[in-house]
Amino acid sequence: MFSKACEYGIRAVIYIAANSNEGRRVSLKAIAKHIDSPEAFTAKILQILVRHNIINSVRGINGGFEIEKQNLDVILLADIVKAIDGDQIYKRCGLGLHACSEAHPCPVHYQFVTIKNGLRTLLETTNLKTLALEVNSGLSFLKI
Amino acid sequence: MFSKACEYGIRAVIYIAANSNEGRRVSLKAIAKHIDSPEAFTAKILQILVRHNIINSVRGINGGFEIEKQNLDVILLADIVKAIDGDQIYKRCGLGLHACSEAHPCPVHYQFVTIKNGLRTLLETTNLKTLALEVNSGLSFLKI
DNA sequence: TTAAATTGAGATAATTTTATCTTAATTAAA
DNA sequence: TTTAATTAAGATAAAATTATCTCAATTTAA
Repeated sequence: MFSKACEYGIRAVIYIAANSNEGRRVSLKAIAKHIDSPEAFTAKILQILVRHNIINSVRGINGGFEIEKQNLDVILLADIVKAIDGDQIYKRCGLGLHACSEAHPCPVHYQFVTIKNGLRTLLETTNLKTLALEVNSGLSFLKI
Repeated sequence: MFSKACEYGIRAVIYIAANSNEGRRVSLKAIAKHIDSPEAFTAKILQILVRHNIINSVRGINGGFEIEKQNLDVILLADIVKAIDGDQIYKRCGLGLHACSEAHPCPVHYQFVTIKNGLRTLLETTNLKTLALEVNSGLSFLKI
């Protein structure tokens, strides 16, 4: 579904969001530990997310990553996926045709439109605040 | 969604099915041409499908690939996907957790269950006969 | 002002996936 | 029986993804 980079990215952002909601900035080391991801690779993914203005970074002692609290219910899962994997998950033909469309459909075009629309709706209607609260209340988990 | 190997595999099998339904055996060369795939790589994928008894192969002059006509409505898209990509598409956690479950869910577990069940149902209810007829009547396409 | 702790960025390495090449085995036709 | 056309299989190569390493830049605290 998503690349590993994107999976790590989503988990990292949710972890940052969960902590930002409590007013805490978190370090790369803490992120990698709590989402169980390779630290150096996670650093690269966080750099992408910073460049896309999805998270903020602060260098130096007591530095780390954070998200402005007022943005938590504005940032969507779709933003993270788009930053890391692009929009191929919505646009790419399920069977890999380059120009699949209603006018020139692959054999599963219409069925996949339904699946992909469901995924798109999910990603475009789920915000970080909701996910952060779930994690903070122990209802969902970011590792194991 | 699927690997490229799986995309080529599905398209190849539908092409073989469309021809088998008309009593024609087709060569690797013809398959690769009509589904627009790299020939040597397609050969490797077809070997996997032969080993899984999804398609039959015949060597030598006038050799090629075919599917017994009476099997066309028995073979499902799910069979092809499982042979090439395994069942990770159903089983793997959307965020990459190793042991994601209702008892220990990732933050998008329930939403992804819905998406993945939709995909599973689609793959498990679509047979080759249906797809072959659509292609043969010009309603859907296997390349471009 | 210096040192320590942090992120940023670019280079490099390892792994996986995609793709090709070469040779063997098989089949049918000439 | 020989030759040509085909698939099978294993080795190899290329490309993409995943992962690490090194050093620079920044920030804060001592």
